[in-house]
Amino acid sequence: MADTFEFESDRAYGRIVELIFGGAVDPAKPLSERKLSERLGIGRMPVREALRKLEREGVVEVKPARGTFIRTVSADDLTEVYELRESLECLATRRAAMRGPSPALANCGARLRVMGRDPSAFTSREIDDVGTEFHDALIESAGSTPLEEMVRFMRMRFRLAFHLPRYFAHELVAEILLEHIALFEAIANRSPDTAEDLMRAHLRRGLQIRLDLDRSSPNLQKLTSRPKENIE
Amino acid sequence: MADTFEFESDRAYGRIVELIFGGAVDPAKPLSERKLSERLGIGRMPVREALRKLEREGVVEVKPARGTFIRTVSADDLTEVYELRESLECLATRRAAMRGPSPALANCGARLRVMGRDPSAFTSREIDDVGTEFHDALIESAGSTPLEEMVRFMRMRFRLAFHLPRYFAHELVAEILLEHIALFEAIANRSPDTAEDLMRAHLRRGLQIRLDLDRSSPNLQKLTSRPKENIE
DNA sequence: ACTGGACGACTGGTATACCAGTTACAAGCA
DNA sequence: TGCTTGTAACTGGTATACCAGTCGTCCAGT
Repeated sequence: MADTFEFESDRAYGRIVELIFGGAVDPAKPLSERKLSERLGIGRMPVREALRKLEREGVVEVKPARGTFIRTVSADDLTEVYELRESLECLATRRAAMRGPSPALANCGARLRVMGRDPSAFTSREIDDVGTEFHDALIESAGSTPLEEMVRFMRMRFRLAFHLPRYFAHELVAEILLEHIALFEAIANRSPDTAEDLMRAHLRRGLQIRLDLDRSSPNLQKLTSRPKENIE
Repeated sequence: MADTFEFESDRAYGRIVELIFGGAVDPAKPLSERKLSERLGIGRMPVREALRKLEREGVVEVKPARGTFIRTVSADDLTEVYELRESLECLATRRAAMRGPSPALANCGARLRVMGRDPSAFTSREIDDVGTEFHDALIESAGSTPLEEMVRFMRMRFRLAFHLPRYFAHELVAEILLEHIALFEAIANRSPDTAEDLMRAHLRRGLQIRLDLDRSSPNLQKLTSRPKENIE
């Protein structure tokens, strides 16, 4: 029962993430522990904890006596982060292909195949969700606790760089779906080299998409804006 | 002048790291914010901040109402951790070889060359110190902040896995020195492929050394213990 | 001797108050 | 007008006190 217990700081974290990525705050202006506290109706200490967590995740930068600033990412950073991602996730892919898919990955792969037969029958959201699940299951399939932990950290730490608006054009989503299916087949066939190459191409393509996106709308925060809460 | 300002929480962090990796605390027993605070003569809040930082670095695990536990790495994880290390440090090596050595790395390389001409003229410790510095400078030479941060996290989180007794037989240290020199030359020559291959071999050899060591003395933590401070 | 439950001494989580830096701005001087 | 300067309203950092969980221990009842 203690598992379901939730602390104020967790709630604060979720709310602040919504504010930042939901575009309800101006990224140029510093956040303030006290103002957030008042706005969210949560004590200052939990808010502070949440901000420290976001700081470690690279989302925010705390400057003592000056304020807490929302960080942005440069195109150079994006490229370097994706290089990092390539290094780790290709390793995971190779390992997964040598061991074969885990039950979760197999399940995911089956659903991808179904979707691949007629992508137009599914919404972008449905396809995208399975895609996310696929990436997670793949990491788990690698069967290396340290690697899994490392990837989790990377995703958290460079969250801003990985952040994408949830739904693209259906056409693009369908293409990505096909890439996932090809990847899955390579893993199921125990072809480490093929799988690794596919993953590398997949991720590089992802970087391009992300870079284009960054070029077209520098302030990425606005893209998913659902400012459902403004003042409380 | 504000740059040199140091907070209590920074001091607490340093001291706690010393305690944990210096072997002055029993890894099996939980740490306590209050006891650490009293022991270090630092307030509880800075100690708490430091522990949260260590938690995000994967060194420690906080269990509410139960305690703060030091995380360990199992011997089984060793191979996987080194695989991880290979993935990241080879990437760094490749990048460094493409960009050429940074001033710090060049300086380090020059000293390595001098030592390489007559290793017997130097102590194991001297050679080993420059070797450590070499690895650090190499990461910095890669010129990728995300990568550098990731490597730092990895070394911290799996510090126990990387942990080696400081001084081996001089003969072995001299061999490692030669590997470092070869690596440096490849980087200075801007030969990414050669450098990457050398690094891979270097790290795999390191894993073998570490595995042999683990076989001969399972409780590796004790090896560097210098419990210079116990109570304050 | 054994079991069950209450009590007390812990744990981390949070609230409040205060501290020391930083910054913006307005009043006063050149 | 333009620059200096001091003050007031911020900022995050820290101390202290108290809260609610957890868990060992010890005693009562079997």
